[in-house]
Amino acid sequence: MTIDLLKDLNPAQRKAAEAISGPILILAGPGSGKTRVITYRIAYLVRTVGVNPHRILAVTFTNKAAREMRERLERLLAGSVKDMTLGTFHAICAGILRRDGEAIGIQREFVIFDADDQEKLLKQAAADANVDPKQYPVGKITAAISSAKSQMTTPEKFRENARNYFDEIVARVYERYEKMLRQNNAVDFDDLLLKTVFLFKRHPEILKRYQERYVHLLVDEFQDTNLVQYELVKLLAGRHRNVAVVGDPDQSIYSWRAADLRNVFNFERDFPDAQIYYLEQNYRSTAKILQVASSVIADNRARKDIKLWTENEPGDPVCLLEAYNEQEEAQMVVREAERLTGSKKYRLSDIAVMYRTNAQSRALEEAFIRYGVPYKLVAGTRFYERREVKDLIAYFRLIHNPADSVSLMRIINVPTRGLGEKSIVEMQAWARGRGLSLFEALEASSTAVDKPPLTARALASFDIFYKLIQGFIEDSRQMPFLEFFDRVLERSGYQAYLKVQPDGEERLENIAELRTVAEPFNGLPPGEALSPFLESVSLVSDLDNLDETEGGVTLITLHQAKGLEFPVVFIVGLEEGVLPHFRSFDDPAQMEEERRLCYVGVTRAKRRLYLLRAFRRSLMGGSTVNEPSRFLEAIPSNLTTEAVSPNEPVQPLIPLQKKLYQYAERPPQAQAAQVSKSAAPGLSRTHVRPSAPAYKTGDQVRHPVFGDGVVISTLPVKDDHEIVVSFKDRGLKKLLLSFAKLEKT
DNA sequence: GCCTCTGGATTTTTT
DNA sequence: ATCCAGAGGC
Repeated sequence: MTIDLLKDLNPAQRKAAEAISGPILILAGPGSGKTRVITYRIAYLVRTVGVNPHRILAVTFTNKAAREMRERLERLLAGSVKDMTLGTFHAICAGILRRDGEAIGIQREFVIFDADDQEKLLKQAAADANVDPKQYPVGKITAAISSAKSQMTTPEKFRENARNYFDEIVARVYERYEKMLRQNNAVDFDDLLLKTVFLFKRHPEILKRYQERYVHLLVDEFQDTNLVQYELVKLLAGRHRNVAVVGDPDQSIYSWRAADLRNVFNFERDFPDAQIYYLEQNYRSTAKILQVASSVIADNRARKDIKLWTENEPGDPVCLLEAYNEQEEAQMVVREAERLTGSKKYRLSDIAVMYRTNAQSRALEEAFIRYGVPYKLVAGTRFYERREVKDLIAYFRLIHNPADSVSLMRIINVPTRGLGEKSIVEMQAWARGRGLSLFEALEASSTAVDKPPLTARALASFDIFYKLIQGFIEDSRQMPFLEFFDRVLERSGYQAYLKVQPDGEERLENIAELRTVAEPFNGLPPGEALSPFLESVSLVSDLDNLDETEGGVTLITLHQAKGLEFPVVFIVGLEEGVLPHFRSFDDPAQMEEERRLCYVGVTRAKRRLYLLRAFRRSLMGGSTVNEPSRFLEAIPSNLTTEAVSPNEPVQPLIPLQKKLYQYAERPPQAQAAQVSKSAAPGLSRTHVRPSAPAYKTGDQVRHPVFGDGVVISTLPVKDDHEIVVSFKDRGLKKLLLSFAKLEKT
């Protein structure tokens, strides 16, 4: 069986999987079986070569990818992968720091600050450094610091290199911020990587242990690594040098998060003996879709010469559609989705709609709701960013790490305990004067002789809060985790507090959801569950929970769509200013990234691809007329059609006489909520529906945008009406009565 | 402490 | 158009 393990791979894939010694760069085009190669390579290492899984390190970019890979490997290797290190850079580094961070002064109980905590701390740091947030927005400073961290620039180095006054300001805040992180016993996301590199450089003996252990390294999505991550790879691979990196420069779309596709080009320089393998056969898309993709990306300069080819059938032409505005664009998508699923060839879950900006999802959602077609929105407010979830987690974090003043500040007056801004500031000042953390100050202030200058009432409140948390700390060591969870929720008063909130019910549901996340930790001995629980909630994202099997059309940003595939893909908003986004206009490098983004979208499609644009689009209040996207120009016209379907008449604006409303029995909101767990119930938008149409064929009408026209036909659509009007200047337009502001003339 | 008003911004967000 | 943060009033 060992020989045949790789029999499912094509020759190129097989070579890449079998080249197990020395540095390897695998350039893998979209749909070329990259994941397959990685998993088989690991399986081959373990089963055929006999490598102990303990000696393998595999890095993915998302937890989801890590989980999926683990599942595949478990199937392939029957469960011997437990000892393998498999996870994101961040998760792996968190583990290393937990184990060995004390060598550089990071205590074992450290917490991970997310973007939200980071912002709060930075605001405080800026205030402490006397920086006026009006003059120097905290956001800009945050970006500067994060970018500095991604390039391994320490506060000291940053100060040395400061070239203008803004840099000076940033340096000041950066120094202060770092100090505060240490005081809070916290690290931010960037630190997880940075501190690990620092640990390795400072303590070669620790690095050596990891170097010795990991005989084989694998890095997926290498094009999206940043300098720090690459540095980690180089350090860890320093001993055995068996490092395989897999990536595709054409799919690098995260440069704004400091991903540096130069890593791909530098790999050959840093590992001159690297072998390079190309995976160029595409198994995913039809030949036409693939050619469209190639034509879109061909104009970029920063490329590796990956030549995609396929044995798949040519397939249908790619549909290019122009709508009048984003509402019509959305309507076209919904109708076509209905048409495709009506023919039973596709299910709704086979279909995805992709867009550049989240704001574009709105018009789409409205159309899906209006037509009663189930959809699921990836995004919305992310679960772990919801206030109630963050609040409760703040309790747990404080219990776990009382030095975490950011968490303390978050909850000290939630629910209200009569501790306002003023009392807290006093207490902070008092703490600082004595070199105490806030929590220590709470403890000390009740017995101190020189108490902070506060009312007895405030002091009592602080004391009650202190005793509350102190009690929780003891509880956490004594009871099963879920019992502890419930106790915190109840005795903190948070549960009662939520109950009386306007949207309390929903918030409590989110808490219940968090509780299910806590369940798996219940089996651990008392006192040992809190830490792993917190770790698990710090490093997850919402995409991790995207359920691809559930019914409904997927609405997703192009960024989030990376790594996914769908039989049918609609990309909307192919207009100058939207895709490419106008913020990229003045930077050629960014423009190339927009092109890659478009390429990523196109290559998600297996069988059918639709590229839509709107003539006019409302943006930030106003309405603009956009040119078609430059990315459409490169597409050879023999690959495309402007008909909705090549086999049907070319009349995209005339209603397709189809049974469109098979889902429409229940109220639309209920359906949307049902299929889109992560879509907030903000979807309970109300729809004002007109009664019978006051229009019939032949009526003269006026439209605020289109001008004068005559009604051609009306068509009852659920509880709305679709009206086709022939306008003097604009020709035929199909309008929804509830949308169009028509008046009779 | 909670409510309301105003001004500013508004790409993408794997961790 | 809309969402959010911060300010100011009750």
